[in-house]
Amino acid sequence: MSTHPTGKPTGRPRSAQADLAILDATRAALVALGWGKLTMSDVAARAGVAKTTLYRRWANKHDLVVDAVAILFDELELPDRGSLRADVEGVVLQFAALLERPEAKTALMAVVAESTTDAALRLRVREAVVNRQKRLVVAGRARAQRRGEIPPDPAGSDPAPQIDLIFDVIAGAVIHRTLVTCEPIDADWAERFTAVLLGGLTAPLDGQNRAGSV
Amino acid sequence: MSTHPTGKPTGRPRSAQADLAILDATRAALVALGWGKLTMSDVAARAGVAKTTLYRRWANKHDLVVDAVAILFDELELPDRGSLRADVEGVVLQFAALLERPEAKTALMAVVAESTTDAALRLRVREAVVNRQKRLVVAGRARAQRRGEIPPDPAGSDPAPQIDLIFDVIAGAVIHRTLVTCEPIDADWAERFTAVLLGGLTAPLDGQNRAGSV
Amino acid sequence: MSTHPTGKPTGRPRSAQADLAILDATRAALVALGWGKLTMSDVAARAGVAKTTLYRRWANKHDLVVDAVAILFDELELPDRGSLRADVEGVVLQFAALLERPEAKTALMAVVAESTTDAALRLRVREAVVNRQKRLVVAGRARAQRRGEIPPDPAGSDPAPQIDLIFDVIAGAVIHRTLVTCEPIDADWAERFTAVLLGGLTAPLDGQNRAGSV
Amino acid sequence: MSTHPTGKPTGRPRSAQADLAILDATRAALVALGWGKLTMSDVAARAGVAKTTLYRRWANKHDLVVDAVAILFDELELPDRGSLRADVEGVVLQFAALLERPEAKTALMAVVAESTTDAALRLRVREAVVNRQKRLVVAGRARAQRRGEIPPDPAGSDPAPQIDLIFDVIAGAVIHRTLVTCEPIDADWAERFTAVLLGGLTAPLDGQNRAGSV
DNA sequence: TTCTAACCGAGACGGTACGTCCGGTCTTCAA
DNA sequence: TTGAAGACCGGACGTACCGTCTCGGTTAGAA
Repeated sequence: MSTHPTGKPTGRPRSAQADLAILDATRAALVALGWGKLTMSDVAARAGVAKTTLYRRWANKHDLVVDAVAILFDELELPDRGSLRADVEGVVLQFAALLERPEAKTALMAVVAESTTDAALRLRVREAVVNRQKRLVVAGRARAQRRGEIPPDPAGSDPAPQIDLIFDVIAGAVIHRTLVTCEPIDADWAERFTAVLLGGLTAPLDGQNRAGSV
Repeated sequence: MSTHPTGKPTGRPRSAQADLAILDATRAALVALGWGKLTMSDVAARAGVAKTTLYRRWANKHDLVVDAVAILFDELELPDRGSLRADVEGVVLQFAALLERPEAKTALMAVVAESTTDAALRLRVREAVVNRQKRLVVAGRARAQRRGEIPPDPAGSDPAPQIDLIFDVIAGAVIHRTLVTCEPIDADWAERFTAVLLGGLTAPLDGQNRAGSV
Repeated sequence: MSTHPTGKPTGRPRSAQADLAILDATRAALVALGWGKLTMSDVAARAGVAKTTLYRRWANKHDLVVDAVAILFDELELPDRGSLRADVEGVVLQFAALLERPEAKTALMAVVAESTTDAALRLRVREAVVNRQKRLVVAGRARAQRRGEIPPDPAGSDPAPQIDLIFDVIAGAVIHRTLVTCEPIDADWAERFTAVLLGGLTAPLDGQNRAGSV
Repeated sequence: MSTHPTGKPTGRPRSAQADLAILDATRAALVALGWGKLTMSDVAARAGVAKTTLYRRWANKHDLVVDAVAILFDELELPDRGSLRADVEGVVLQFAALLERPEAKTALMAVVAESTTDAALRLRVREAVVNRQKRLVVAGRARAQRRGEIPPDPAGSDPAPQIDLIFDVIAGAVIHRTLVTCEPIDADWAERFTAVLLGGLTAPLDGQNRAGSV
């Protein structure tokens, strides 16, 4: 988030328009140049703004980019498609579509890469981007439990670790497929992935298990 | 791989010693500085080599780092632990241990990030790092089929898509957990992940399923 | 001269202090290192300035050095010593003393050398260094004419060619002696040179002609 | 001069053809590129020779260029034109024509410039280029004395200083005019220069003095 | 004829300076 | 106080050249 001044505001107020213009310009620059070629001067020029204005709001390139792309990830949602299997397939395809967008893919990997050696950035990425999406797992899981598709949480147990695990499996698989293996995710892949996630490797991969309703 | 000249060799041949010194120096610099602070000059100095000698072999930082870390990933292996479950847990922990090494984690993410906007690098990463590790999935799967833990491939079907899928799930989950969520992977996590992978979400998470022998 | 921006000034103005520090540092570096070993980085370091700041003002080493040494040549002056002969001897010795200074000799020859293949630099050298010194010839000649030592300009004639000629003879002889032949210029040489200049080769080189008043 | 091995020659002798090809290539490169852009690799390529072959003969760029251009200056000669005045004008025009050749002008200034901070080179330039041309002054002076145009040397006096002086005046004026002032030398300038050299400044510049036979 | 030392072309090598670029800060003026 | 403009410091970039070196291979003259 941009660093707004604390204390009582005096003098000329900051332009909210500038904030939006900068974030838009950042996304545009990410699309056009990718992370490596993106420069603060370029973003400022695209936004019709001085570099000073950027640095008054964000401490550095990484923070700016995190904010610029975080909003993209908040677009993800989990409409009720009637079954856990359909819900998972839906969110996988949604997430994959998001990662096809160049500003999302390049920015996500760039900030993750940088965060491996920058603890503050790591925290920021988790707060602004990663952990917020666990809501999808939480919602889908609750819905499936209501439907009776998966067993309810045992009394007294903490569901958080399991939620984290499922999140890592889904998000990890999608990210790895799209950004590391670099193959597209289509309906077929989503279907096969969901089959494994729900039924496991040891289950026979028959038509019933793969495409049928649970 | 470093760009060696083609055609018949004439003139002084390149020093193989320099190649090794450079790759070693690159890994050392990654450990000491991380990706962001690593500079070609520094690598050259550590290797006792001129900058020219680096650029004669690798066009830029990314290409160099891919080669320098690729060998780390080849260290992964799949000892026979008696069951598919144990084999998966073993490779997960091995992979996680590798990703704890600073030169591996920072380099992997950096090249993946850059590869989102650099097709040539993308290809290079896949060849030198990613695809080579599918051998682990192939081996583990064949072993499990011999043991009867998973059904054999149906006649006439192509196992490649399924291998790719499993690879994306395992590698993706481990990478996401360690580098995106940024939580450590311990024996417990490996156990729980393996349970999901083998049995699926819909299976009851009882003691038998979780820790028992298959 | 340093390349100052035209148009209406906006943004932070250039530091005049930096200009001076750079020119001083350049002269110091010339003394310490000579032309060949002088580097832009070194000059920047001596001036306590970033390299960018140098290149913002001067496009290259040669332009910078021209400005740095031009001021040295403006130190030359022509005090009235009572006779044309004494005036010439005086300016010769002054010029010779200047060319003994390492920053002057090495810089002068270097920029002249470069100017043989660089028209822009050639123009710059002439404006900033060479042509400015013709004032000495103009002044000395006028003074001698007032004294009646040399005939006045014929009516309607242009004195410029003759001034140029005398300038080339005096400056050329001093430069050639000090920098090409590489012999020192002492009072005796100045006396003998002046005798030739004023009386010509065909005049008998007797004591009267050599040292006496005209 | 190229550094030929001393001691008894054994093994394959050096190619004399290579020597000539290198010197020719050096002059060609000087014409095409000037001193600043001339590189040893380029010279080697032009000569169809390896860099090693250059460095086996000359220790560095400057030494090579001195040898390459020294021969040009030996082309100067002093045909008897019947009078001291005509002889001087002739040699001035000859020298000026030589300095119009780009390889001569750029090389001369470059080696002189470098010699201001390199004693060994300074010596070499004097031997190979500068002092050799004093023969012209010696010859012209003797001829003029035989003709009775200038007084003979007083018995017991050393003519060397006067020869040096005249040489500095003539060569200096021509070099300064062509390379520093950067104006062409034509017949008119040569005539006016000779008038000053022979008659001095104090002589009235009448037609008789200027253009008449002595 | 065979040996052999010195030659040759090619090109990699260590080293160093170049001129450019960018990140992030500061300084000016105007709103 | 904000904002636009742009100069500032610091430092890495990738290139170019110098002069050295190490290859494989050639070429006289000596044995």
